[in-house]
Amino acid sequence: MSLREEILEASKDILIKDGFGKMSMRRIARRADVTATSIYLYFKNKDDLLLTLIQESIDDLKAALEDVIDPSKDFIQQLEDMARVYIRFALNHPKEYEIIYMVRPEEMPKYPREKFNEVRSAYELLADIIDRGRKENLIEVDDPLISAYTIWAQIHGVVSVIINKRLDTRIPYDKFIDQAVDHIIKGFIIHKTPA
Amino acid sequence: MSLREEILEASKDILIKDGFGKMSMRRIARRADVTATSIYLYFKNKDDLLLTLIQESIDDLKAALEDVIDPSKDFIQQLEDMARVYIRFALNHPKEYEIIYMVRPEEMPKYPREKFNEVRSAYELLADIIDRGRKENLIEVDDPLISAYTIWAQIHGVVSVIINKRLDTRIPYDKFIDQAVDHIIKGFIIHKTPA
DNA sequence: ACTGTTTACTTAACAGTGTTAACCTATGTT
DNA sequence: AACATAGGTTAACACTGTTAAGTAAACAGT
Repeated sequence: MSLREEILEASKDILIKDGFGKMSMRRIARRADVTATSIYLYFKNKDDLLLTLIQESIDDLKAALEDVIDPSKDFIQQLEDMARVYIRFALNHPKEYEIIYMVRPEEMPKYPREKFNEVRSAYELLADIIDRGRKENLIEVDDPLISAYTIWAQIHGVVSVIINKRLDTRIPYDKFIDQAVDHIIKGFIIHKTPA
Repeated sequence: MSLREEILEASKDILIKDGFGKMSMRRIARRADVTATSIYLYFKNKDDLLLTLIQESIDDLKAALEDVIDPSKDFIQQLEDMARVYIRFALNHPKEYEIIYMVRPEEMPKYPREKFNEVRSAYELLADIIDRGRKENLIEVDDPLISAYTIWAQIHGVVSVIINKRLDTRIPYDKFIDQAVDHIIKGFIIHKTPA
């Protein structure tokens, strides 16, 4: 394993085990058994390292979503599958998911917007499915991209509430998730009422 | 104005103008024209100061929501009003809104969970309205609290996507918001189909 | 075999961070 | 006059991200 990979490994390990706040260059270096300055040989700065980590997480999430795509399936079932895989990924890899949305673009002006736009490719998976539903005349939709973002925003909200532990402790996760997924999908397909 | 208030004022000013990352104790102190250590006379530590700031933002948000409550209004209209006021508050005070959800409970173990639970009182406003809809037999709902959280999570998702600049630049905010609010409310009331 | 260059890394340092202990000084109390 | 308290300060500790300069090994050319 190259040093670059070892640094990434160490960073991820610290992120998951010790949390974002403890993820300092020196601590990463210590775990990778080098000095902190060596990290700068492979990454421009901490933001760069972070962005690489983010990109890896995005790739993982995207792979999980691609895995669940099955054109033979019912359109609505397909939507629900994607929603549930997304939520499951986020809850199973909370730190990886968090890091994707933790870093704020305006606080990293050194980096090109394109990097962030790569996240978008994940939504395009969803937009494609929605477009399929439109072509099959199952739903009425203005713009599949807007719809994809709308759905995704809603799901992200559900996930983020759970991960950030903002949910009332009296509410069980699964019941909350079930109801949310149900609402999100119904709110979306209601636009085309069956004749 | 007491020094405590001046510190809070300076903190908020820095948060809004310079961003969260620049909000250091020494910078706050400089702006409030004292030394950094003086802050510790009024706040236990930085987290405590932050929590106070959060609480103030929550109070503002709650006040905005309470303002829009009008029992004489149509139930669905009432829901939509609340959603839109919530979104407008968040977009008009992005830094204040952000800070509410930025601080992670697990990273502030020094503080009692109760403090975070105070945020909940805002949802209870929503839960009350939902309960009203149930009593008037306009909707069918298992648990008003779960429903309140479900709706709120979805709205939070919409807001957070915009604030964190994660929305595709081709999508106009207002169109996105309109569609999202529409979906969220429809997905919620669909459970009770009119006879 | 002796140079020169590149690669991979380290040491030392700078300016900044949150936080604490110790100190000072003016005010009010007995 | 002696003491206590309130409201600050200075100095320091252990940390942070980051850079400039130095080092030591590997490689290339003559």
